[in-house]
Amino acid sequence: MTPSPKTAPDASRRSERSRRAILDAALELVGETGYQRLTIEAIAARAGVGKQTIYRWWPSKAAVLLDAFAALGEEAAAGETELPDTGDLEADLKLVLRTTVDELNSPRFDAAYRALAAESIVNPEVCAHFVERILEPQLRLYAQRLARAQQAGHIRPDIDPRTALELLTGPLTHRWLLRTLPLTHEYADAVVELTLRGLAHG
Amino acid sequence: MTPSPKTAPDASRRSERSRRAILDAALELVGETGYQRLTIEAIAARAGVGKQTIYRWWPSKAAVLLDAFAALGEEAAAGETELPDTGDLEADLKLVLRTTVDELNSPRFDAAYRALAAESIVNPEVCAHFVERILEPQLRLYAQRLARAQQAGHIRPDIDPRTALELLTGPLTHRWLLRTLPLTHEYADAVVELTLRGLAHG
Amino acid sequence: MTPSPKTAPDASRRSERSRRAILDAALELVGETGYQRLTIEAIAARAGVGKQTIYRWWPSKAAVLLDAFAALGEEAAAGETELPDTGDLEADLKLVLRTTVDELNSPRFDAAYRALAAESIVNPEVCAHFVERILEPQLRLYAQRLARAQQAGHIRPDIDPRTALELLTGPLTHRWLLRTLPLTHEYADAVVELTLRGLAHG
Amino acid sequence: MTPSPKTAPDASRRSERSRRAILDAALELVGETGYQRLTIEAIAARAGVGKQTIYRWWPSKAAVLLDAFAALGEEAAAGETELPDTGDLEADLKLVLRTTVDELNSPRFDAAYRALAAESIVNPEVCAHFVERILEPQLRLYAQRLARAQQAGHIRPDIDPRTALELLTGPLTHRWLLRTLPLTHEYADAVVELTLRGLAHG
DNA sequence: AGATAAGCGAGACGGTACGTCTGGTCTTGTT
DNA sequence: AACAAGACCAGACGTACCGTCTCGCTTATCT
Repeated sequence: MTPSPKTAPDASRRSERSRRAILDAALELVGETGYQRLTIEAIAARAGVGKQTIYRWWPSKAAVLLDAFAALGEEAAAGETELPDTGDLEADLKLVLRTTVDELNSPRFDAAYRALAAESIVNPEVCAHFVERILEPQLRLYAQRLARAQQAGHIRPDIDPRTALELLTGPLTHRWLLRTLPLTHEYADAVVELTLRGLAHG
Repeated sequence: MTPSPKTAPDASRRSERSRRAILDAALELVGETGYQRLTIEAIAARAGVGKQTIYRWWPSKAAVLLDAFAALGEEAAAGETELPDTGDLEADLKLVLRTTVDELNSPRFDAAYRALAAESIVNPEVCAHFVERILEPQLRLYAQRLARAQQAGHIRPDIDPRTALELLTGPLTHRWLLRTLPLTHEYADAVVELTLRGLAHG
Repeated sequence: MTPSPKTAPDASRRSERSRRAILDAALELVGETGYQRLTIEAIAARAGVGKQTIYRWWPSKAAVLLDAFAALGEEAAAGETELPDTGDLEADLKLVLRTTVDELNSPRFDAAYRALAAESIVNPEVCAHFVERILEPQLRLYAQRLARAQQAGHIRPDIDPRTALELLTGPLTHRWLLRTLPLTHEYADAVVELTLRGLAHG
Repeated sequence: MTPSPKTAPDASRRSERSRRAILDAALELVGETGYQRLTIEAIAARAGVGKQTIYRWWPSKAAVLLDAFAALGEEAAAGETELPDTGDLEADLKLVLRTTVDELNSPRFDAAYRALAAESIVNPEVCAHFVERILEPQLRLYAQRLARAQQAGHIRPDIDPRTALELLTGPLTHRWLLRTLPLTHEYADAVVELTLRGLAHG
């Protein structure tokens, strides 16, 4: 059917054992040595795997890390399919942004997250996958909660939920990326408050 | 005072000609081939310079690019020491954010800017220099304008200008980095309006 | 048994094709540019081979050249396992020394031979291999012929064959190395005659 | 008179102090690190001299070493303008060859001597200077003594003194260069005896 | 059950770039 | 003008990884 030039590997025969070992090794190594110094050879060696086994299934080290990070995220967010909705929008958003802050500050996520973000900035293809697999699932939850708040009349009806969402997460991301100032719960609270009520005086 | 193990080079004998050629070559090449494929060897070759002349004066390709980009920025922003202040805060901010949008969309800046951002995410040292040399000078202008608006009573007195600033630039940066949606003047306007007035309904 | 710090490469997987290409390239290049200007990079480039493939199998350019020259010698001296023995010692020795003279004068051997000799003078390790692989096999033939001559009573019984041998080859080598005077068949003959009969008058 | 393209330096202004320091440094370093690792930069640094001062007066590191070694030799052989002539040729030759053996075995001479020999093998230009400045003065003494022996009827009249000389020194050089066997007084004696009387039995 | 063939660990291969070292030239004061 | 100092262009060094390519070996299907 698809007589591709390089005959694609038969996924049904794939070694789950090797797949896991590679993803684990990638996460470990990116935490130990950083993304720049992360090499396919090192991943293969740590995973006890031939290099070809990596090249067979992934196009780049970024792709490996993306899969590894997605697996990590799926474990973490196993049940959380929805944001809390207590009726108090401000409280709910604070809760969630605080959670995001904690996640960004967690060393477990930090290295891999930064690696993927860095790669995404510079590599549109990786960026698309990153947004689709990692970011969107998280942001969708925000968007739903905001939409409900809009229906409930707590948010102006003319506002694009996408934009609203970016007003909330953008500042957090900004501070996380550039490390200008520490990323705290207080900051998250301030962002929620200001964003909801606006900067203007009267 | 000078406890350096490898005696530092004598900056007074430095070849200005080579310095310029290196910075220019770096900018050209990062635009042509992207940051990942940018190599010190290629920069040296393009600049007609020995590799050692680069290694003598810069610790990494990121540092070269940082200098190159800083030089670029200094040319561009030669006279602009202050943001416009027409008294109409919203209009002023829209004007400036639109300018920032144009800059981020300009192909001349894009490649180098992305490269430095990517490196900064992953490399705290480069990040610090990037923020200090490139980002701060720009943000300081925003901060001054916001402070004046605060004095004039257009912005609530209890707001931290730094945070206010991040509310404005964070969303732009977010969209630029992740390429989720196009970065337009309309978006800049919306960010200004919403940030000033808040999302909340009444 | 194998306490090597860097695990040794698997010789059974070695590419014969590359090995030959490297040896050939080394001989060509040493002839063209001389030993001093011979570089590993140039050998690799000429042979169409990665540098690492050379470094994997040889410790230095001298070692490459040694192998190359040994291969050359083995081709040339394929069948010659013994010196001629016509019964006339003087005639036999003249024949062989003339052959040696021709070899030393041949441009095909000259460059590589000189390179190895030069390296050997200065580098005991290379010297040992050079003597063992290249020189000994040749000298052994002389030694055998001289031993037989001794048994036949043509040479004094108290003479060390090793020393006798050096009396014959030493002068040739001397003149070849230092290029003081041309190395001719006549000279070879004179050395044989004088060495056999002595300088002393009566 | 000689409007050479690169105006030749004015030798009358040359710094004797620097010249000596360079020659001394060269000898020291060749003894410490060997010829291969001897670099112009290291000589300049050790001598407390600018690199250009070396390049101004010598064409290559071999030339420096040649001068250094010549200076060394001239000190050593200050008075010895002639070989001993006791009338007993064999005894005289043994004495001289033993002296040569001692010199070749002396660590002070060894490194530099080997370096120059190695360079000479591979570099005809250096070779010519080496022979002319270092070797000839020594060999001339042998040649004179042999000529006198010939006049006195102790050596056959039809023998070329040059060849005779090479019969004596060739074997020593051979053994020294290739380190096949130790270079001893006994060996020197044997070479003299055999060379004078010949290998042939009756 | 034996043959066939794919994925696998291993690692040699042709390459590219690294960051360092040295060669030989040029430049800038100093003596 | 020679000198000490050392920056400069050039390019080889030996190393580290890249992504591709065989090798046997182990499995898993398919005759």
